[in-house]
Amino acid sequence: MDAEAIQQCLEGSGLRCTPQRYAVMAFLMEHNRHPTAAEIFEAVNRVDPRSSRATTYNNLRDLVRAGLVREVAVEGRAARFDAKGMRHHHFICDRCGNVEDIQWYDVPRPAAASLGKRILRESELIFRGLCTKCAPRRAARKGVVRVS
Amino acid sequence: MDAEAIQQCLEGSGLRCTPQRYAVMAFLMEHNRHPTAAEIFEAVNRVDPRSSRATTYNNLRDLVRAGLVREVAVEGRAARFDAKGMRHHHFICDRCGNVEDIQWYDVPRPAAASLGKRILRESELIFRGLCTKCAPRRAARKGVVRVS
DNA sequence: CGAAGTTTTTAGATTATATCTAATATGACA
DNA sequence: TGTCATATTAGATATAATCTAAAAACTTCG
Repeated sequence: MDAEAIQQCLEGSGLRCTPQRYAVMAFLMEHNRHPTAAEIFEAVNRVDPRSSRATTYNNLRDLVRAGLVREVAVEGRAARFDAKGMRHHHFICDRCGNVEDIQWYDVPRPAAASLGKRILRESELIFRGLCTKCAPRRAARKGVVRVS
Repeated sequence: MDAEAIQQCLEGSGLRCTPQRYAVMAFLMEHNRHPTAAEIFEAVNRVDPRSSRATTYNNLRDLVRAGLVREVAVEGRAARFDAKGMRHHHFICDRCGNVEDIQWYDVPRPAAASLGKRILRESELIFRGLCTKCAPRRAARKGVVRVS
């Protein structure tokens, strides 16, 4: 990934391109594995420049606010983060909590009547089940059902 | 809501109908306002029988496992809970975090190729933006954009 | 019934995740 | 360079959820 591109991406959103912020953004753009804040913090700190935990969280919050990064809340687990590149949906594994990308396809908006006076910013389609790694160990077990 | 119906609903899913568990389920069925665990705990404890925090969480976990209740993770906030009645989608307010129901409509499944060997259990459509209460205070402000 | 096993509840401790604080450092720019 | 806004930091704090170990409530079955 091109360093200039990342810099422009940050500055184009009104964010100063500090070393710590750059490191977070670069990590997210280079890995599409939806890391947690703790994983990002750790990864960034394996190389210079170092970053504190607060800074990592601050920068993630700023990047999410700027619309460059998406936060995915997962029940009972730490949130995952995801550089917004190509549009995609998400698959969340019931067992390991990992978040994976599913190729984008268009989803119809709800009827105006059911939105009422709400202001719609975005819609998000989430699939749940067992990921490729977890499916083999669980597929035969009671309680896991294939669903249309 | 009929007490017998709730009892049957629990027992039909292999859960004993204890007073504390009943209270949690009854509260969720009577209010469709997607409370947090803390709100459920508080509500249940305003009347007898009392329930401890651990029991509230245990029962919520059991109800979710049994498929009677849905847990909705919200970024940066406590999870919300929702008795599964009629199928519906969710709208989550960016500002206040409240979760509201959106009338159900069918969403196409992803192509088999993009699911690969994953086992799909369910899919969930989430809308984000500003709820009816929050929209008026924010609609004119910078950063909030209507989107198709 | 009553013994024995199982499930549930409980208070409080603990863990996990995220945010806050206030002091310091950095960068922007007149 | 001086001034001001923004960013970073270590560590404290807050919040959400889970764990622990013991007691209580049920179930089963002799």
